[in-house]
Formats: sequence, structure tokens, C-alpha cells
Amino acid sequence: MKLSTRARYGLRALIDLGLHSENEAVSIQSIAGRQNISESYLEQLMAKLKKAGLVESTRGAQGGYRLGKPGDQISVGDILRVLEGSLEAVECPGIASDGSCSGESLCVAKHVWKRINDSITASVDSLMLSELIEESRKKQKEIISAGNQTADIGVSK
Amino acid sequence: MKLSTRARYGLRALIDLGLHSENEAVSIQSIAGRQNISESYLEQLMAKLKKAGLVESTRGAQGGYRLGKPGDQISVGDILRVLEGSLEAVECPGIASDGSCSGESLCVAKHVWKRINDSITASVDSLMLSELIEESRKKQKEIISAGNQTADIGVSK
DNA sequence: TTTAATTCCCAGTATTTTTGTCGGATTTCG
DNA sequence: CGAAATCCGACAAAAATACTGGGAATTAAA
Repeated sequence: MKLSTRARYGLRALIDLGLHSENEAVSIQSIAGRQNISESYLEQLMAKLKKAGLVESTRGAQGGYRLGKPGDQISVGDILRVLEGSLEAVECPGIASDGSCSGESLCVAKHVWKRINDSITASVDSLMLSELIEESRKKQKEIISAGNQTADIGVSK
Repeated sequence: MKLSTRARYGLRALIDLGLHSENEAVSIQSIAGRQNISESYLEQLMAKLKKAGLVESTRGAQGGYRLGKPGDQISVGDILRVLEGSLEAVECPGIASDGSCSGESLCVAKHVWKRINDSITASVDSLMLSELIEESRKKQKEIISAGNQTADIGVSK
């Protein structure tokens, strides 16, 4: 039940993108630097996110990444599904060759699984990337007005 | 975000216990048989569940397991926490030596993590084992009244 | 009192998943 | 052109998961 680093890195990268990619494309190097993530690993994550349309990229010098859609159209669920695979805590196959589950309608635990699954899905799908970006912007202001002038700050561990 | 087989097996075993341990203690062998789970593996899971007080056991011949408390006092969350470890999807350490997270109040993503964590927790803690047992009983009746006389039936895959 | 049925305990192992690393090809701006 | 990037695929290390096996301790029943 723990998010993988994939998912955490991905979320942080997308928040970072939201904060920095309004005017210019942002390179993996700069994200990885700010967020303290391995470049090559992040590269792979970005590839997935791109495939899913959550980010877009331009190649070559001065290239980099931007969000693929406005932040309020990307839910945390969207991101997690790309990076974690299905969010279903349990998949009920309906039929098992060994007879341990005798057909869909007879599968008892299915009810549990569904309840858990639905709850998680509802939660992450209602939370939008834009909210996180906004939250992040606020925090940064607080830091600056508190006299701490250090440039950028990570999003989380 | 997927439940481990540990958690699935454990849930099924506890539902099974609820169904069969009213009069007599139930052996691992019989649970494993009905649920189609490896005996030694299940043994380890039961050890954890026992340590947590969710089941109790009697050793020796005719021994076996019983629920440690009434089913309506055991939440699915309790079970998952024992078998999956923490249900926190993400832990925010507050401080990171590398500086990627500058103190608790500045940790931006914490908000996300908390929201996801809370949602999952609320969901699994509100679902009680007794509900699943009851559900399971119903299904079994359906099966029997449908003319299918095969003895016990698994709980899910 | 022996015997069989059990839980209990601990150590090891195989498999899968996660978390990376590396090298090079390709594209594009200046 | 040359540097800065994305892209691509294969490999490797580490961690977690899932499982196996052997034997000791306990207990009910024959």
C-alpha cells in the first residue's frame, strides 16, 4: 500500500514542471537537480508520462518538458495510474482454474476489493495537480518572506 | 498500490475463520485446503495475526485458530496494517539530510500524501470483518439453494 | 502412555519488482 | 559544426515478496 518512488518522483516532477514551465521548457537535468532525483531514472518516468500525454517535450538544445494539459485537467489519479499501473488494490479475476473462486457472482471478497478500490480511486481522482502546484507556490512565498533567499526548494522527499 | 498476496490470503483466512470457528478451532490445514493457499505460508501469516491479537490459537491435537475478537471489532484496516505494514501510501519524513525537504512545515507534497493516506485509512477502517463474513454466508446459501451441493467454497482468488 | 495432530519457530531460497545505471542514437538551437 | 537536449534499449543491483523445509513443543485421544 505504499507508493513507489516512481510515483513520488513523478508527482514531484510534475509539480516542479507546473512551477517552472510556464515560459520555457524545463530539462530533466534541472528537475532532477532541484528535486534531487537521478537523471536517468527520471528520464524513464518522463517517457511514461509523455506517452500518456501528461507532459509534452521538445528535443534538442533549449528543449525540455512542459505539462501536456492545464494542471486542473490532470488528477493525481491520472499520474499514479501511469506510474503505478492500475490502482486497483486487488483484482478479482472472476474465474480461477483451480476453483478457488467459482465465477464472478459467487466471488465473495470481490465486494471488499471493490469498496477499497473505489475509495482510493475517488480520492486520488478528486485531487488535481493544479491544487498541488498552487499549494507549492504559497509555500515558496512563505519561505522567501521569511528571509530565506535560497533559490528553489525541493517539493518533498 | 496493490495488496500483496499476504494481505489477500490473510483476509480470506479470517473470513474463513469467521465462517468455521464458531464451535471448534480451525486448523491451518483446513483453511489452506479450502482457500487453496500454501500451508507453511499461511502459518506465517497467522503468526502475525496472532501477535496482533486478531486471532487466538490452541496447540496440540484438535487445536487450531479462532478469531481473537468478534468480527465486528476487527476492521479490514486492522488486518491490512498487520500484514501490509503501514497503510500510509507515502511517509513524509519531515527532514531529509540532503535538503530535499526543508522541514515539516515547508514540505509541499505532504498535503497530497496526507489526503491520499486519510482517504485510504477511512475506507478500510470503516469496513468490518463481520460484514464480509455475513456477505460470505449469504453467497454460500445462494449457491446451495441453486442446487450446487459442493461443500465449502473458496472466498476469492 | 504412546501416537497423531497440531501450533510454533527459524532459517533458507527462489522469484519478482523496484530502482537504478550506462552507452549511444537522434534532434535542434545558436 | 557543436553543445544541449530528448529518446531508446539493455543491463544490473538491491529489496521485497512468496514460498519451502525441518524440527521442537504441546495436547487430545486411543
